[in-house]
Amino acid sequence: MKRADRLFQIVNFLQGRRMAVTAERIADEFDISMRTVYRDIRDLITTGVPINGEAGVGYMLDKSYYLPPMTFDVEELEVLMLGAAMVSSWTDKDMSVSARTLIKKVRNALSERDRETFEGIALFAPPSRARLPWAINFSDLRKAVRKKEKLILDYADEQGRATERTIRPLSLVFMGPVWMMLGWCELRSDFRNFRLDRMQKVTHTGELFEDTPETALQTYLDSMGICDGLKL
Amino acid sequence: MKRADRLFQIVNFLQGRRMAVTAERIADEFDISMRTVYRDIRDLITTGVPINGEAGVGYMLDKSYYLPPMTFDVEELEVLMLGAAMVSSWTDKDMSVSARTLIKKVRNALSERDRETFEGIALFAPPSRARLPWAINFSDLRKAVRKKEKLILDYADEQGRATERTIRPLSLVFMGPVWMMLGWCELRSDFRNFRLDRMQKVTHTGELFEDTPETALQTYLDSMGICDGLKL
DNA sequence: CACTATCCTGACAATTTTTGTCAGTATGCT
DNA sequence: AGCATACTGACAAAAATTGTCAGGATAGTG
Repeated sequence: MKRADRLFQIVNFLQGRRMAVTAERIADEFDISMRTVYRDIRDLITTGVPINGEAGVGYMLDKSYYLPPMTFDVEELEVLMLGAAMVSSWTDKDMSVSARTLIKKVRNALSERDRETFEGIALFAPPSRARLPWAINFSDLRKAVRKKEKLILDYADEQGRATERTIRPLSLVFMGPVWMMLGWCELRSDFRNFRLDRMQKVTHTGELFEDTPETALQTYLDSMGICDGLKL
Repeated sequence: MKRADRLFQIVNFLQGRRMAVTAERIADEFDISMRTVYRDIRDLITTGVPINGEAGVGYMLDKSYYLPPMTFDVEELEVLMLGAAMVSSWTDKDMSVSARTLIKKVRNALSERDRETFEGIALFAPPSRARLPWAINFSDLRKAVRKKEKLILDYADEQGRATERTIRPLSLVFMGPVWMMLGWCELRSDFRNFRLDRMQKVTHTGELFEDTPETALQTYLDSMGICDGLKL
């Protein structure tokens, strides 16, 4: 089991690096010869790990997440499939595509026999009347949450008055058919929820923020008495 | 890579069997000695596969699904997390628990560094006003879809009239804040959608059904012109 | 262009891991 | 008690992995 283990660790070693890594560097790290590194990389690639090698440069791993073998029970796998299907129907094009890829990947990994079990378990028809159109892009918001990038929001409030605010995006909240973004509003110096369907325009500032005790997501959750039940 | 492969196949071999399988049987199947089987099983168990061995009986695998190592990109993993969170908030207690377990399992499989990326991406507050209470159990329906078990439904239609029908549950559909069950209604000999919040009682008949060309999910989808966009 | 840094491959012996054999113990079932 | 089976340790046999060496190929650079 030594080799299988090392393969996993090599991926980990490659993960999250900006610069290419040479075979020599890897050989050094794991105390193996370069020849073995080449063999390991070859095997990783054939099992689907997106490593790119370039002569004269080194190895780069596409930004990806390598999960070790895992066992799920039927419920967990059903959550995965159901969840991906919900996301596919209720977010935007980009995520919908990813959701489908995810479902396909997982389905393909199952045995023939098991695949049927998860046929048609869930199906989703987001009724157009319930789903208000967005002027903005869901994925942009998601990325901003992930990167902790401040956004400038052109927003129409409940009375339809347009405002422009700088916010720190903290989380996305799904309320029935409506998506909201929870953010720290720099104008009001407080937490605010913004409906995605009321956002007119989102401008990326490129400016990143750090969580402070006052502006962190956890603070908001605590203040709302949300401890575990709803928080992810 | 031969061993790692065989380990995976052994799990597959064990999967979906009612009777215990002896080491001898496995040894035979894979052309290896029993000693090796014992070693393989030991290693599988230490990597978390839920195999139970009993002296005098053989091996049994808890009903579970073993996924091989897989790579996901950031979007796919986000779909997984987001989806599980949605399921956790929008279904019932049982699935909610499974969703949390799923999220924990996947998080634990990620490296320290990556774990942070998926912190607080999404958070869900199912507003109680939008979520109508159910008299029945979501998980029961899910299981019936999976098993293809006919159900007897006490249902209140739009005018509030109570009816009792035998249906073949085909799929669960999430429409905004409302869940529906799509089924083939034996009373009307046609497809019908039933809102979960209008179901008064669900009786399990124990009777299983086979899809026929007339009653299959695919037929319904085709008739609705749903081809790919919404189907899972 | 030549040069460097690197990826990549084949062959084969050295090394390490896996496997089989054997001998024995432990445990659940009838 | 007797049987069927899981399980373990020791050690030699077999197989896989690894290192070494001797190349070839290719991207980037002066």
